[in-house]
Amino acid sequence: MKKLFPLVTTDIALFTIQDRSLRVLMVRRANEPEFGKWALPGGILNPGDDAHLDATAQRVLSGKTGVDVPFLKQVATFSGAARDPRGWSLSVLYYALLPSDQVHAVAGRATDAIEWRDAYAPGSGLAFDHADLVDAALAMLRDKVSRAALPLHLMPARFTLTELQQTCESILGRPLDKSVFRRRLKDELCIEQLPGEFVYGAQRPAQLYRAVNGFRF
Amino acid sequence: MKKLFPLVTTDIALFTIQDRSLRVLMVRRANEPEFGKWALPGGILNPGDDAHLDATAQRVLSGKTGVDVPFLKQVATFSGAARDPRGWSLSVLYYALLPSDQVHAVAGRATDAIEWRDAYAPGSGLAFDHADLVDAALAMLRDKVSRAALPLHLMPARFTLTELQQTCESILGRPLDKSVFRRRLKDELCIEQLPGEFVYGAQRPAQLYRAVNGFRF
DNA sequence: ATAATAGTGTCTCTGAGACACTATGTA
DNA sequence: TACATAGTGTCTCAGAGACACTATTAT
Repeated sequence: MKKLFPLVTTDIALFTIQDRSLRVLMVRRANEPEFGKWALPGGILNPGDDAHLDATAQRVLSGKTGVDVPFLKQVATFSGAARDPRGWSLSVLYYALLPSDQVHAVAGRATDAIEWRDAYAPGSGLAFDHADLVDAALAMLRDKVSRAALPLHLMPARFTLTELQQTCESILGRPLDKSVFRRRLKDELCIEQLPGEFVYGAQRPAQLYRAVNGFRF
Repeated sequence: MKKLFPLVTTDIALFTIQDRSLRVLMVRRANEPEFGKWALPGGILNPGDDAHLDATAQRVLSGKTGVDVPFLKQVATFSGAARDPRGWSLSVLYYALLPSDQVHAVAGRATDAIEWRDAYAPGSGLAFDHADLVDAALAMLRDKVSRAALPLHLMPARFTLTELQQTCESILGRPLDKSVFRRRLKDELCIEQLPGEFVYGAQRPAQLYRAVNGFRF
């Protein structure tokens, strides 16, 4: 029987920083089709519950990971007759950023098998066209950061400038000059110093900063 | 009765240059809902015919205007229960560029009432959320051009550098410096001089150029 | 010659990059 | 003290902007 309506889903590329490298959350599928393959977390639109697709994405992500992200951005819409064996399908891709100090909250909550994969090498044999989706989300994230946007949603509540720089480097995949990076930050209004708060390690302590609340990515 | 499936449509913001200003094609709706209001050309996905949504957009635009555009780019997806009185709907917005020497081909072919409206002031009382859609498409176009992309798909087959500059100015909404603009073009590989071809007017003739075929926007 | 537009030359200023330098903690 | 990392100063270079200048046609 021919389908008259497409299957409408959302998929979410949830990024975080782990071990100083950019990771994306993948889940192992527990149902057909593509049973056992790894995919981005995603779910089917429920017109009765969801006011709009952003709400679908929030609901799906919350259900799969237990995390409510403060920030969810549409990347692109993938569609066609060939991408899902069940028939004509349409998926709206979002990306979200998880602060690095909340990574473990996700892992603990999940019921299915999940993995944080290197965003630049999420593995071969992913379900559906999800390799393309990861690429698209990553490209959008990289693009934003390369245009001087700061990925503050990936940072913990308090962070040093070196940590912020390392996060940007993980996203861009290339080293940045410390002096240049900090010079740019002078003009930014979205981070603020925490006076008197430092990280003490085996060297000179580093000044702590935080995101100004109300910043936008 | 509650809808279980959303209405899936595509809308297209077709831009062109007319009288040196950026225009967008609007059509007057001939059916309920929003009968008589002006809207972007759009149409419903047909899973049986359309291999993917890009094909839907091509088909819809071709049907409404008789023009096959060489270039159709996804902008964003708009969705929700409130935007269409028929119920939960989802629309994938595309934009396309029509060379200014083909504007009249569209006007001649259309069956419904159509108008080329100023893209920066498409009118009040547009159908659905189409005022937002125009804004989004325009923002994406402006963004591209402000990042040094050349809107060659808006140009006729042969054009002068002054015409190209005026097109960019129409999109950006601000004047550009001639010297700066041309200096940038020196490094661009996407346009080429047509040796010996000039436009003769009431002044010094202007060199003609064309887009290198295979350029990408 | 004059008007009008096409097209170029050049000065300045800003910001990115490179990289050396200073500062301040621990061991 | 040495060492490691935090943080700053400075030189250079490339590109943007502003704007004056030259070039070439019609009238």
